[in-house]
Amino acid sequence: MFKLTRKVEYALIALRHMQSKGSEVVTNTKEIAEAYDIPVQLLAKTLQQLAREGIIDPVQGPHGGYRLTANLEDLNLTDFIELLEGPMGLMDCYFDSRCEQLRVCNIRLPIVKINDSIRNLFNQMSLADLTK
Amino acid sequence: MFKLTRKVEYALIALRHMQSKGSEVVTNTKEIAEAYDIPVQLLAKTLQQLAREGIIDPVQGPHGGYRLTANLEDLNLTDFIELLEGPMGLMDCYFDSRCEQLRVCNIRLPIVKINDSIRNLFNQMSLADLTK
DNA sequence: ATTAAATACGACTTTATTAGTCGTATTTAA
DNA sequence: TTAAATACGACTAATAAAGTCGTATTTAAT
Ligand code: SF4
Ligand code: SF4
Repeated sequence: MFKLTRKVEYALIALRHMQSKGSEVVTNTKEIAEAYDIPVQLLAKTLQQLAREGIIDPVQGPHGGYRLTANLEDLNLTDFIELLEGPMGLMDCYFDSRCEQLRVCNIRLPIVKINDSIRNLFNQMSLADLTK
Repeated sequence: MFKLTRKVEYALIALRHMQSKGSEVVTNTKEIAEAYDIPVQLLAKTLQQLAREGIIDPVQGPHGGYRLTANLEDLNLTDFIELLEGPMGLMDCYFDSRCEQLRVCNIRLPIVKINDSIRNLFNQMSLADLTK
């Protein structure tokens, strides 16, 4: 429980790798996958998702790959995670009201507070903090 | 991703319920299960686990149930979660060194920092904060 | 034009985790 | 003796995460 998904980790690894090479350089999936022992197909899908979200820019054809476009200073960890994985919350009722216990739940408020603290923590944190 | 398990939630709900009734009162599983729409058998197992851990005290036989014994001021959320679910960490390498990427991982340190912040946050928080 | 190296993308399968159920034994108040 | 409760492990079901496959498209180089 309570783990970042591999997808998020792989995405961060890739972004950090690309950032260290500068934003003009084109890096291809295979290079990253081999450098970090990540299943290529899975990384490929993940990078495609990052490209759809406008964080990296695809370059097709031979010598293609991706170029880092987003300013990682401006992207916080909450947004990044939700971009890749959808809504993030400690408890179902944060993003889905179908919890059976909702009407009678006696711990919701304290849990909401903890959840807010974590989201806040993640909001303060730019991707640049993680990749520099 | 990133959710508290139902087991943890049910345990907190039960503890809060018991706390509100005072620590001398014996409360049985069925009462709690019905009040909060929790599957009885599942709650039963969870309360048995809390009893084994010494947080509540079992009273067997008819009119039996559990009595709250631990001082919830003294129990923090990290310990509580780990008591029920085992080691808690944002990433595998926090409690298991078999991650394939470990040797080459370029994001481990920043992730460790975030993980520490969260554990720290949870350490500051006593169960009493959540149940009062 | 052809080839080959790359991205694009959805469907699928596998594995892991979480959630919930069942059966049976034990304890004990009435 | 009965019935209401806990004790506990094995099992099953549901959900989520991780990984794979097949096929199409783009484009630089020859
Ligand atoms: S309502 Fe209570 S039990 Fe349901 S998800 Fe929210 S906190 Fe958890
Ligand atoms: S942070 Fe790096 S080393 Fe740790 S689990 Fe994630 S990928 Fe593995």
